[in-house]
Amino acid sequence: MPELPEVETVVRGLRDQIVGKKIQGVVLSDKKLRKQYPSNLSAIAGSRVVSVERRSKYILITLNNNDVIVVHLGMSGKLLFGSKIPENKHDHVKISLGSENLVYNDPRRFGLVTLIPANDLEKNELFCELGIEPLTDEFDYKYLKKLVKNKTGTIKTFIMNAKYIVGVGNIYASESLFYAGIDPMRKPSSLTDSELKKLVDSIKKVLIAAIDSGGSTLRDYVRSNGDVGGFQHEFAVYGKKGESCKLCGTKIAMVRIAGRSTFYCNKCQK
DNA sequence: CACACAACCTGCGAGC
DNA sequence: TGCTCGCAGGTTGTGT
Repeated sequence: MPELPEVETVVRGLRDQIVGKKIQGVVLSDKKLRKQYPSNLSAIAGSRVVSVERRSKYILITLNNNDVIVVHLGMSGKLLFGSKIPENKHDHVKISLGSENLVYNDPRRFGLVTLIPANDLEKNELFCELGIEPLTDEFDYKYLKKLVKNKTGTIKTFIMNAKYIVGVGNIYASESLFYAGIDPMRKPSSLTDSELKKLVDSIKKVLIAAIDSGGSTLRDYVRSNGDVGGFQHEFAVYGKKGESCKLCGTKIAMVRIAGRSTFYCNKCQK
């Protein structure tokens, strides 16, 4: 489910709700997520939440003991907060904060919940090889120009690779390339300066617009208060195989690139 | 090294 | 009603 806009939406919603609150206890399910829970996860009881932030598609909940609860939603993860969250199949982590609970639910268990000391975050294996945040000023066409040099493969898999740019997943890759007018199969090294500029611009615009709509809900994704997102109604190409391109009317095409469905207009995207 | 692909899981909709 | 098949917002390990 969750690409940068969805994770950012969860983070913004949670931040208002849990900063300053004290953790009373932690309950874990017996099934393991992508990684085993660390043995000291339950030891955070008694600590207070200092901040809630996002890095790449990870949610970072920093505590006043300098531990960071790291949550990744995988494909189907939900992080819900409230006083009356009903018990559900696939609940894996329940953190009580007074009368309210923070619950991690994930049917497919591709996500993870772990604990990393704040000082070790950057050198941790999950974070040490991550690329640039796309919604920063440092992400510009010059940055991309250096990286795409000699890169074969396709521009779509390139922009989805977190080693280069974080947060862009399968939906927003298709959407960004549509607005940039670039064929997803193009070789990264073949893009001109002007195309790289359009690509940077489109990625930023699409991600910001999606955040403004509270993310995209296909199936599982919800905000921390349970609300669904709205950006799925704004898709230009994703999931629209056979429908008319909103710019030129040509039927939207679908191909599989690196095993992922990819949608584009073969007239608007060259 | 750089890339393609399978594997990790469960659930759901389509088609028979 | 009930089966099987294919597919789903991600990441990572393996093989070429």
